[in-house]
Amino acid sequence: MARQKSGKDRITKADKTRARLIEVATRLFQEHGSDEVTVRRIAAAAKIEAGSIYYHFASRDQILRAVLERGVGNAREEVLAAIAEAGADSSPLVRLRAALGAHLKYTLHHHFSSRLKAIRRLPKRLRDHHMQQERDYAEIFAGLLEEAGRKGLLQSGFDPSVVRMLAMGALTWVAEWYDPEGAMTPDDIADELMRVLTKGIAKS
Amino acid sequence: MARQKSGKDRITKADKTRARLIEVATRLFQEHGSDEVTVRRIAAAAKIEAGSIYYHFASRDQILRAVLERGVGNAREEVLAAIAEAGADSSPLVRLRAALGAHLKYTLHHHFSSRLKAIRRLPKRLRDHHMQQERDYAEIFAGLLEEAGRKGLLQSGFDPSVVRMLAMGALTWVAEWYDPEGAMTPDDIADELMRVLTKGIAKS
DNA sequence: AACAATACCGAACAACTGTTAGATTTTGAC
DNA sequence: GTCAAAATCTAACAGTTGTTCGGTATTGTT
Repeated sequence: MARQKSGKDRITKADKTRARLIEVATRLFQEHGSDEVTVRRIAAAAKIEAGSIYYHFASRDQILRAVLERGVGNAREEVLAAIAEAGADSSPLVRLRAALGAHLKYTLHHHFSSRLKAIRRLPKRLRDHHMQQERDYAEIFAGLLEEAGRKGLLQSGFDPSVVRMLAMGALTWVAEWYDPEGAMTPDDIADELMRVLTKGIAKS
Repeated sequence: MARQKSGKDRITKADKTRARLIEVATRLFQEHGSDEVTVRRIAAAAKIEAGSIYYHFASRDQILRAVLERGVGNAREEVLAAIAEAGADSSPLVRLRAALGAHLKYTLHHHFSSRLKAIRRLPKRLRDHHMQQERDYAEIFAGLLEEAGRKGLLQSGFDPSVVRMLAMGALTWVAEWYDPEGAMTPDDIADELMRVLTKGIAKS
């Protein structure tokens, strides 16, 4: 049984409350804009008083930081899991499809895009750390593209990093128009993107 | 000499200040996040007192509305101009390239994406109108794709509306990673997108 | 020059924000 | 049960927000 926290051994009550705070803050962050999430709203949703939050976090920014950190971390895990599931011996393009699909699912399910966008508006000191985390995340996709290139699966004459950013941008923006009750599933969309990405849409 | 305003005939002083307010509000909207744009900041930038704003606008939301309206309108104009410049007899794909390029340039130059994003957070009554405007805007690109399909320039078996949204999403997201001092120009990026979009990146 | 409509000022408002600090309760070890 | 530590409450703070309103300056018309 793995223990939490580094210093102490037990799972204190504070640990639980802290976790609950991050949880509800994440939910509020998803449902409303990042700006409408006030400490008082977070406190109310966590059934606690506003002032008590400062026993767990030094400032509001620290809460945002924790939320973002957990977000990028979880997305990364799910994407890596999807890649692993596709098998290390599968084609890099198959794994890329799996990775993009996992990324899209996470984005849609957790309204993650709004969180990514919020990064730009963070105080500079918090921003740098998350930009780095984001770069690491993007590196997963870049790696797959690169591998595909090395194995001679790709055409030449295009900029892989630009293609990667265009593709991830396309998926990130899906959250803005996706209709959960529509006909398309996240996997359908990922398939469509992968199809365009590999074969294009023009004839001959 | 064309007159402004519907009711009266003259260009009053109020018309000028109103225009100036929208102008500076737009600029502030670009430079900072949409949230940090307070009525007092807008007023200060327009060299006016905060209270005086309410002689021209009923509320802060109305200012946002005016800014957004002008934004979508201008983007639409520039995209249509780019299409016209390509020539009505040119290939739909050439015109699509021109349209995407114009869209990207406008997005980057006016930080238009943050404005698009802001739409989602508007009060419902204001939002509907702009969502409609946005749909009309997207229709331009959908039309070009459709025309290309009719002329037999495209493969079959893909969903044009999904492809359009993916492509526009990719461009919209460019604002999040674009480096003005980098090597790539907006036209380079538009070319790259168009290349992927038509030919894909996979071999054979 | 006089007058009324127009445009703006300036101070106040209530509501909200993040944050602090002392009092109070809850918890867990003995 | 006792008692200190941990966790939460309560009330207030200083600042900012959007907005209102009575007064004042500016404007254009006669």
